Amino acid sequence: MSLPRACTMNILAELRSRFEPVLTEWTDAPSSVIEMLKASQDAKFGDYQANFAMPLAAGIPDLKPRELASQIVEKVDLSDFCEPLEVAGPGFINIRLKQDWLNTQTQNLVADERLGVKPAESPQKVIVDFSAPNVAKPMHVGHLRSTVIGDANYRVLKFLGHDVVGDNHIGDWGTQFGMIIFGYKHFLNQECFKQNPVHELARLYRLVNQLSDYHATQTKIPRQQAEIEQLTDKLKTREGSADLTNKKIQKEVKKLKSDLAERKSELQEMQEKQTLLEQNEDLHSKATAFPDIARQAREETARLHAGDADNLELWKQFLPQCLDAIQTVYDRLDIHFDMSLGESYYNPMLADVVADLKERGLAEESQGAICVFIDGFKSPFMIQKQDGAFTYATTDLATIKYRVEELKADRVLYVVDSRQSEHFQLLFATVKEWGYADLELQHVSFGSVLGENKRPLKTRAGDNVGLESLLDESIQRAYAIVVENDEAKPDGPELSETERRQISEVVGLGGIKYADLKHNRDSDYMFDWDKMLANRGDTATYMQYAYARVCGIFRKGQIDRIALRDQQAALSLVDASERALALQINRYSEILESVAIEARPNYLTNYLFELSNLFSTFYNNCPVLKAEQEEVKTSRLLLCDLTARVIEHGLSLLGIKTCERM
RNA sequence: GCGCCCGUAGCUCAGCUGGAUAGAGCAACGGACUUCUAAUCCGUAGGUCAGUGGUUCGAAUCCACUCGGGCGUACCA
Repeated sequence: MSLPRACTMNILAELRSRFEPVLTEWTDAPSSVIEMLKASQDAKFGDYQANFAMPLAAGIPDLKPRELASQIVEKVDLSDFCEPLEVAGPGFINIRLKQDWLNTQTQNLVADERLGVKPAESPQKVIVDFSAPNVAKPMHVGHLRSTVIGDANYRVLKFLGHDVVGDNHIGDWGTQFGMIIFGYKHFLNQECFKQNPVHELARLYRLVNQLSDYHATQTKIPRQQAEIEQLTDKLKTREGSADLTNKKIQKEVKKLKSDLAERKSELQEMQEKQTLLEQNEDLHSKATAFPDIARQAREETARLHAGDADNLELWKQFLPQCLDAIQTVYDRLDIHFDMSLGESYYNPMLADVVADLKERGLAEESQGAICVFIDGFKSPFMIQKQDGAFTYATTDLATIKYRVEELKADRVLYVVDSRQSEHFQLLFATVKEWGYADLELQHVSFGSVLGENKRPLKTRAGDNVGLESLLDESIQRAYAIVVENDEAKPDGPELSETERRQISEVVGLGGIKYADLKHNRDSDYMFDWDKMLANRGDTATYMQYAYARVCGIFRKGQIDRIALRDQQAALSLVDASERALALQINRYSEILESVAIEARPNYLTNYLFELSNLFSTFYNNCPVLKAEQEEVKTSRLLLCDLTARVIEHGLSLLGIKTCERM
């Protein structure tokens, strides 16, 4: 279907562009205050409100904010689409859209396949760097946020008309590969490898990691014990001799106590871990046989990087298999990349990067390593280690160079854990000095996924929760809900087994993604199955259900949606719930703009939840098929159609699917 | 030690970068199904926005300090 492009507008943008020139009479920089024109928080203050009269008046002697607001109101002509403007309170300007205009505007959306969203006027080349798993380790819940948030931002930017490249910067060259190679050479189970190579490689990685960890902990324990003794002594002297009424001392004692408790619990944890391994005869004998396993694994990595034929051969053999395994997860999640240039791709460029930075005097030697020191930062940005190996900092720099020079990037989004924020600050600062000052770099950081204990989500054994098993469980739980709901329908079950399975998948995967996206990405959030798949509340299911209800109306009424749109029938918003719904639909483009600027998909989830809620209210208040007059029925059908389109489209930008019936 | 982030209803979280009486969702209580799907809607109750001070017409939001929590901090990525 191809619809003609109708005359639609971004209302907020339009209002701002009408006000902005008028404001020049009172300020040199109207653009700095124009953002104070925004959607009203409360419908009683109109549809939009402008708050800039107050700050503007503050800079002008003898001018009261209310007076200034009145003067602005006189100068701005919005009579073509707004009711007369009102000045309220200390100087707010309240804006209400004309009913007729809103009718027409909404009607225009019917014929607009982009739902009122105009492509960007100056499209950028944007690289979205997201997901970035390590090939050595199976994907776990920690990869969920980067993947899902990255994908949503990717889709939104693309829809807004930017030239977007989704790049999966896979960890395929790091230390973990040395571990696999070492494991392969010493602990391989041929049979398992034949049957499921990726599984066996993952086991080898875990094994080598575990053994290295064992020895590292072994040396750490005496140190920890010594520290505990030291702290205990210090605490004794403080508590004994000093003046305990002194606030400073009190504070110190408190700190010592909490430190001590922390160290002790750490020690206990270490000891338990060691005992656990020692109880396993197989593991223990392996650990004894390879006391220097960590160094040996590092050497395998070094050999790989140096081009050792055997290791390179192994790497070439493992990599495609690992990538295939990762790909199956992406397929399930419906995530796509335009390119997957892993760390290994940049390997040949790293030496030049270091040489270049040294030549420009940006990098210098320090304690045997090559570092960039940035003003205001204590930690160095290390680009080459003592042993000559490059770091991920080097790779990141090479990647930026490549993205600017080869891909012609204007903007790069790094969808990466907030714990790496210092790394990105250093990276961005270095890049700026390196000469890529025009490049827009943004660390799209996000918090952790927590379990019920408010600690990062782990299995009971303390391992990371595998991503695949997480998806499986979600779909399984969704299935139970789908079945239960279908069985409870007034006229008996409606869905076939196949449909039930399909719906479970859409609901289960949607639930996981939505739960992740609805939170402000900066904050940690608590993973909770029940909330995620709940029938009610702010969940993907709620929106999917609203969508399915609209589909139900069209199915029952045997109405062809395309034909309905082509009728070009009049849309008339009478009931308050119709008006509120239509206004929300008209705001779609505003929301997407804000998502794109701040890379915050939660603005969109929030919008869609409100939209679905407004629809449900409308649905309860306004009969559609049973409307008394034919024009009312048609008008409401148009509104239903638009609602469903926005929900479906909005969810699709979040990577979430919908079903015709549930 | 230094740096970054956080503290909002019983619980989980929003709060659009300084605006009007701080909002949702759960949970609680009360209403609405001979009805286009009740996986719904409507209503009630629930707050010292951790604390103190400051900036101004106006602060959950900005600044300083205090208390409490998380994370990072030279050869892992």
